[in-house]
Amino acid sequence: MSAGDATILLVDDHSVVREGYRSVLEKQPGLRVIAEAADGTEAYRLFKSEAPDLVVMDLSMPGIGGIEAVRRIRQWDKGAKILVFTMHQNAGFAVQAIRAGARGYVTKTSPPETLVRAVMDVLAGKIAISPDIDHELAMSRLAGESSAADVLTPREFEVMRLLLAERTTDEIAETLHVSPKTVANLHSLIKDKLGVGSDIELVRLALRQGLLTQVDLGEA
Amino acid sequence: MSAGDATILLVDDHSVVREGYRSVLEKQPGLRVIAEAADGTEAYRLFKSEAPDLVVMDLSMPGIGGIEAVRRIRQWDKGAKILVFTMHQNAGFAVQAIRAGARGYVTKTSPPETLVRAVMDVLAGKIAISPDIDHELAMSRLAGESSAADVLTPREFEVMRLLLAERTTDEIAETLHVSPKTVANLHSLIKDKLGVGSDIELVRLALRQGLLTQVDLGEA
DNA sequence: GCAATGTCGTGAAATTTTCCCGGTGCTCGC
DNA sequence: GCGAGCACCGGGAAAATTTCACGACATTGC
Repeated sequence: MSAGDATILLVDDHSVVREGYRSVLEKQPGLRVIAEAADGTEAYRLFKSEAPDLVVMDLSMPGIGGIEAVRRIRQWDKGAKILVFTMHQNAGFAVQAIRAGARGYVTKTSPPETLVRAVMDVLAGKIAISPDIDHELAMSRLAGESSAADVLTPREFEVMRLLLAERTTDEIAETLHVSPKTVANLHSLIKDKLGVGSDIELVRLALRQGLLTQVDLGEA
Repeated sequence: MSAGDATILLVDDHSVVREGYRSVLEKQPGLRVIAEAADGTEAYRLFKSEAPDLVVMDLSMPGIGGIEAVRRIRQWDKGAKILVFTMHQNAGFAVQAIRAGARGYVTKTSPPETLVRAVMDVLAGKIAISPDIDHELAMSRLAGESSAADVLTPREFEVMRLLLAERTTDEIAETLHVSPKTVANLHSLIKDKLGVGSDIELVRLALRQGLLTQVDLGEA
């Protein structure tokens, strides 16, 4: 490996998965993995100290998640090249990641070649999206499913968040310093705007759009 | 590698992850990965043709999931040794996996040594549960959280399934050939038995207990 | 037999959801 | 400045739902 190798920081909370990245990427000449992180905070710290050419980052991680880590790193270095590599084959997550500043989004179901190709593309300054996500994005556009984050006002979004966080209407009213009646009205309005008929559908929509991850659901 | 090596079948829908397994396991003398599968169906087929000493299996996969794959393999070979290796740090999944016939349950957050250790233990005929899951199981016992599958009658469970499947009360009444009123009653009774106050909590409980996986929630 | 339990349904009360309304305050364009 | 539009707050009343109490029936186990 020459001094001109591109340096990479791997971020994933599963050590065995990092091992897989490393194995795939290091077979590729010109790439060198110089550090690994197991969560968002560590990733941010290592990015600052190691200044890698590229970050390959998972999304679902304990503590601050991948999206937030992307945001922080980009805030620190506007030019940071971050490739999100995740299991979520889901347009919602991809949109969030790209908006947060990621330069690529590849799903873990993709063959190794796709990952390598995406790494090269991002290093070359291009945006890399894996074909399955391209398709998901196209579909979600066609289906015209309203994105909760877009159609909802900040207040509505906040109420939805609390609703999904398993709070009762009264608790939410309390924390927001408004009457329970207002919360109930908002609740109803949210479902209307999102086009869902029940709370169950609401949760599922939130899950689909990546507003809620399975791990948020309180493990024990 | 001698002819006496233990043979292993890897099952995971993420190729990069399989690469990681392989890298970790093959560093260990006495182990040999002889096949890989990307979904449950393929796993079953390869188990029959390759007859590996051990299967290392992920749970969340397209098509028939890991739990069902475990069940089928064990049905075909009562002595099959299957180690579940998954991201779900969740007592509910572990209980399901073990009941389906898995001989071990290790989370992907575990360090590589834990995986290797578990592989050895299962090969030696022991049951291997990673420490974090041990703890989860203990906690869920202590919390006395009612397991939906246990406290609900078959009928109630069925209604819950349909409820979570995004069906309206009326649709469910239709498919079950009972009055909508009965479904509403059951719905109420289910929430009562499970000790949840809202549908949102119900969905979250189901998610926690692995009755519903994120992928069930309809990607796009 | 008979007690226990699951299943299905009714009816009526209690609660919640929904819809419509008015009022405030803000920003934007003219 | 000034109206238009929108986010935001909440009241009132109708509509829908949830909940609770109750009865009936079949099945199971002792």
